[in-house]
Amino acid sequence: MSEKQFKRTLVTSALPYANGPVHIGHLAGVYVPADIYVRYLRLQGKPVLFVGGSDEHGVPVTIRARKEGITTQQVVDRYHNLIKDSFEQFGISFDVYSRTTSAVHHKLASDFFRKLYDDGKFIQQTTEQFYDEETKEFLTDRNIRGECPHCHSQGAYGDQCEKCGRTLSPDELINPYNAVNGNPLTKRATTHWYLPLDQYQQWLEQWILEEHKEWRPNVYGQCKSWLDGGLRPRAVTRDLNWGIPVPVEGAEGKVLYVWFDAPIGYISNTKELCDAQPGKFGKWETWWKDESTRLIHFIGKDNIVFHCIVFPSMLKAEGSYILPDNVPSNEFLNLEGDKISTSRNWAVWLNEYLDDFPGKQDVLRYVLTANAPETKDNDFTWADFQARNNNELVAIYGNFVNRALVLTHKYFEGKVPAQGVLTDYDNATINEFRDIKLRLEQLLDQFRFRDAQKEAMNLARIGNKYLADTEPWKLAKTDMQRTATILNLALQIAANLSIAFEPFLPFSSEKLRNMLNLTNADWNRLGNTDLLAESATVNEPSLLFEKIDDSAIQAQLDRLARIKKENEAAAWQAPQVKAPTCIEEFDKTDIRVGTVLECTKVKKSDKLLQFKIDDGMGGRTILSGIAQSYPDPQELVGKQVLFIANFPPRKMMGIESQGMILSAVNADGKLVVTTVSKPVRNGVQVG
RNA sequence: CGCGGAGUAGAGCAGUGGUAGCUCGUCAGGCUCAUAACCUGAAGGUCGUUGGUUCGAUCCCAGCCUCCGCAACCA
Repeated sequence: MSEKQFKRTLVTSALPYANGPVHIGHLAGVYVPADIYVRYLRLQGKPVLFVGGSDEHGVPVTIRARKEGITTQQVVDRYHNLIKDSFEQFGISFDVYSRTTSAVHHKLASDFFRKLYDDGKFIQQTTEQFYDEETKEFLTDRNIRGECPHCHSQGAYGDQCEKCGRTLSPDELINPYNAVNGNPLTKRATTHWYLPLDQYQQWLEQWILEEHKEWRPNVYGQCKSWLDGGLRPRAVTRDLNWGIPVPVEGAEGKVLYVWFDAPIGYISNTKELCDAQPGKFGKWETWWKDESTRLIHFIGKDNIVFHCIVFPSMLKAEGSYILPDNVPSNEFLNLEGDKISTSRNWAVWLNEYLDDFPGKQDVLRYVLTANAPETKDNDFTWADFQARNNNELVAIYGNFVNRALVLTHKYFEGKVPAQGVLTDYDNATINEFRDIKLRLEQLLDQFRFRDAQKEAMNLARIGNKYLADTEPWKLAKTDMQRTATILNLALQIAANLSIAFEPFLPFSSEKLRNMLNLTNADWNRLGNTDLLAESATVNEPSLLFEKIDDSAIQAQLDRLARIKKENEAAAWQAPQVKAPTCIEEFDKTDIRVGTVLECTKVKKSDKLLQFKIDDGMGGRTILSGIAQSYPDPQELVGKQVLFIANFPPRKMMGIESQGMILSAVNADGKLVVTTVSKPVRNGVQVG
């Protein structure tokens, strides 16, 4: 925590790239923690603004558009809308969610660049870069391929050879070509502007290494490593036709580098909101230029350098902006043991989740927070998702609420009974959660969302234990006054739960408040036992969470298994050609054609099929280990197949095989029997 | 050997220079108001590996191995 006194908080979450939907990795890394934090601050009544938006510039969207034969604008429109809708449904409570193709952003980013340009904050440099004469474009390192100068393998990338692992520069490649279309490349001079980060080195060292030692170890460590290595000027423009034009004479065909314009999007989106509703949100400058505003960036670990070094340097260069007070960055979330990948479709997509699990936003929010990668990469598994829902949300939280309400209806006609006289045990139980507000605040202020949520869940455990120990269903037979006290306290705990979980599980908290007839969550009363007035009515309980059964989980696992298989097939490459041979060698093998007369599974064998072949020479029996590729052997009957006729007989499972049927091994490992393209006479030779 | 983060019970994760913790799972018992839910107890770990500092290391230091990021459509 900073010592400074702040009057308001501006929270940003990394701008998702408008090149695909949002997945659980994005959510766990950035949007769920940011949303929890923002909801928490709002509950405390603190002024806060939560800013998000789509990042719509850069090369990948243009490549995607070309691949799909639509315009780049159509690509970003599609994904911006999809992402925006998903966030809304999922309850990510942005005050504004805009986009970097907005007019406001183009002007603001352009002005920002121009100010730095006019103030002489950039270095201008002309270099020779590879150019494709046909498509009239300069290429990024990664889109240039050629022969590796070290190991001479083909297809090395402009920045690295994957065969020998060496780092390269495009200039070293032999016969470089365009990775997208294979065109040969020439060199052309091009001019770009650079932000001289080295000039900010000393200032950054003081600002981060001395004044922000409280940043998370992964953030601090990464910054330190960059600073220790010495910063170098970084290009802020690119040769590209998609993006924000460089607002300088003679810079036609150049745009701002996506990493320069994207973080400015935080500012533009704030401006867009404030300009539209000045009465509600005030001036945008208050959020960005007033020292009493606390700026927090929520990001993933791959974004640390840009948010801690590059963007602050830009802001510092401009001169009138505040700097981030903290940059809580998470590590990565894996999916079922493999890293999440958009290109390999290895992800749980938010829009698909919302379709597959309607009304279960809070379940995913809970699981992603309970297993948030706050200190290291963590793993998301569907089994864990199901277990946390069934064993924690349903069994602990939902069940406790249900017990308290059912008992209240059973014994007190749905009215909150009188609290009466508290026993020592009651007071001991109350003491266990009296300071829950303080504990939650301490954890949330330190961005320890996983522990904070655990603290909230602990309250439900306290409630269950309280009911188990006091046994009101027994006392109801003898002592209604005591029963009243117990149920009053149980209901107060339920009311506390609705407040404690509000930042984490907003949908369920609202549902619970509706059951309890509470109008709003008052954070300041968290920990008290007078949230529900005596005689107030509570509604008939409905289930707060429902069990998720195995079939729903299995459907997700099946989907992932299918994707994995598709990926493996797509990654398949033809095996290396064997050592040279010659016609004489080949000629020794006698390959013939024969018709399958019978084809049956060999008993007690997993793999063997027994063939009866008409070989034009009186027939023969051949065994072939392809049963797992042909679950229905009958489909082969009547087909003409190729077989080797001069192998020595060989006994398998007690049956003699007189030859070998030729099969192709498919990419998925399945065997496919070879056949002829026109009918031929049985027994003819192949060669 | 580029740099940073990480490697802890069956699984997922906390944590600290002094007898190793949480949740789930497993096993046993209790309860029966409750969504076969709840409560109590137990078993289960040479804290990646090798060496060093220390009276004492899971923690500090050094080397090594593995995974991830910086770095390619990815938070």
